[in-house]
Amino acid sequence: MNVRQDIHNSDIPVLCRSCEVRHKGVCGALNADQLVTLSKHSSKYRVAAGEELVADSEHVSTYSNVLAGVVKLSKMLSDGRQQIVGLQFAPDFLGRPFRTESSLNAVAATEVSLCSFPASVIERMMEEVPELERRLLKQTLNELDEARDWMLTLGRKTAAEKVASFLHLVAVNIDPEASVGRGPVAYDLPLTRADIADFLGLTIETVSRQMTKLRKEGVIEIEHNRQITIPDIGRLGLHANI
Amino acid sequence: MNVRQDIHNSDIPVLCRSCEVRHKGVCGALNADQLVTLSKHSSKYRVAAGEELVADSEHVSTYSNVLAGVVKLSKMLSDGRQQIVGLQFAPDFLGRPFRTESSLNAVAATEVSLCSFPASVIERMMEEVPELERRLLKQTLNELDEARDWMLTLGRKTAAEKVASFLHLVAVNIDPEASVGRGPVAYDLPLTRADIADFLGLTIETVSRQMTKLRKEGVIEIEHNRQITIPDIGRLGLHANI
DNA sequence: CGACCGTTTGACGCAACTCAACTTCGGTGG
DNA sequence: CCACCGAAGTTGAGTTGCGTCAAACGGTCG
Repeated sequence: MNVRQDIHNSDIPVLCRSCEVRHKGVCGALNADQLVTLSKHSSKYRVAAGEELVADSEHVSTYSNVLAGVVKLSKMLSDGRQQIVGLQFAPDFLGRPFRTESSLNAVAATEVSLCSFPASVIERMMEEVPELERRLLKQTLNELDEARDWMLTLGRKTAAEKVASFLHLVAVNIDPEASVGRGPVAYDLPLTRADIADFLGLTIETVSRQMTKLRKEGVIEIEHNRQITIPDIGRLGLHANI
Repeated sequence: MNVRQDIHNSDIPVLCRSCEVRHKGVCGALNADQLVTLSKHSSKYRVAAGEELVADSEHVSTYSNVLAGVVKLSKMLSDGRQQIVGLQFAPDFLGRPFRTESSLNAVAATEVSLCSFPASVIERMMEEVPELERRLLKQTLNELDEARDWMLTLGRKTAAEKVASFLHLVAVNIDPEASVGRGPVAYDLPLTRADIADFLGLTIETVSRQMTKLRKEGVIEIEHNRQITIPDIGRLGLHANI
């Protein structure tokens, strides 16, 4: 059931046929021939939660698409204080064109499924396929919008609003349909309390207290620490001040 | 002395000949013919400090290059809390392709000189000139890097470090040479204390106290509230925890 | 001159941090 | 099977960095 029906499905590389994000990520810009070229140099693989994908200031020569799971992007000060500066969900593109040195750290927050390709191949195809470059520009602009939204959260929201904003953000990314409706949303938290704290610029204890507060107010339900149910996402939005 | 010597200077539009940023901003991607096309629809003008350039959720149909001065990009919560999410210096491009509705507010922080053109012209040229799209991608990637750097500042630095980081950021943007050397840097602050507070996620009073502290420690000198001298930018960097 | 704006300075309060104890849960091995 | 362990999370008590409120200062403009 994973195989999509395409007009020229037979031309589509085997690796790509069962790919859930083929039409969504940057690959959506490519035709069958271009997909063949790219897939020749691509490989899918899974990494466990906690694995480091890109080390800070490491030389990067491969890019990836996130097929499933969540990747956290973080920065650190010399004394160890850490800040998560972005979360990548499927079908996000992972990599920084025009710079071989990474300025941040990419770690799998959950088990992650990736499709990787050499940077050189993508860079060559960007020359040939303007639509590919355009997709990258669009994704980068979206990430910039998200980063700026989060700056407002980091700089101006209270701890309670920050935690609600985070739960809201994950809900919207895991279930894009949910954000519009008002029905219940349920998911497994992709991050530990420590990660959430690093994403929100708070401490573990403050995150824990605010989660408890939201639970007692009936805004969320929590089971086994990680399973979250949001009965009314609109109400959560109010607490997040969105 | 403003007129640059080019091989085909006579082909360069009059409007562009004296332009200080022509080779740096997105215009650097264009040849003489393309510059002529663009300049036919362009106009330079100045706006006073405090003028609004783009209102939040306003329909945007023109883009601009910043030729001189500083533009602040900000976001606001419904109750009035505000966060500046970016500063644009020359020769930055001002606008958000692929979206006609602005998600933020652009206000001149100082007197600003702009070169504006209709969005439709840029969008058409992006189709024809891949190098233009590439420049936009590069600028967007740089802005994303800066936004993420600032997220670390907002989420994890102390008030003292935040203020030092801000003074350092302005120094580097106003005098790009200065950042490498260790010599003194002097500039006029482009932002009021209120703006600085909104950029750092602090209050006016805290910004003022931290500036006073840096002054008393000899890290900076302040004259007439706005004129800043940094005797040793490396030392400022230490206080900023960079 | 007085009104006003941007800024500084001081006194005080509180939201979030720190430190510490405790609980829960999954895994592991005797 | 239970005992033990470490990792993750919760809860409480006390502290503190920054916010709030208030007053005063200096420059500018009508």
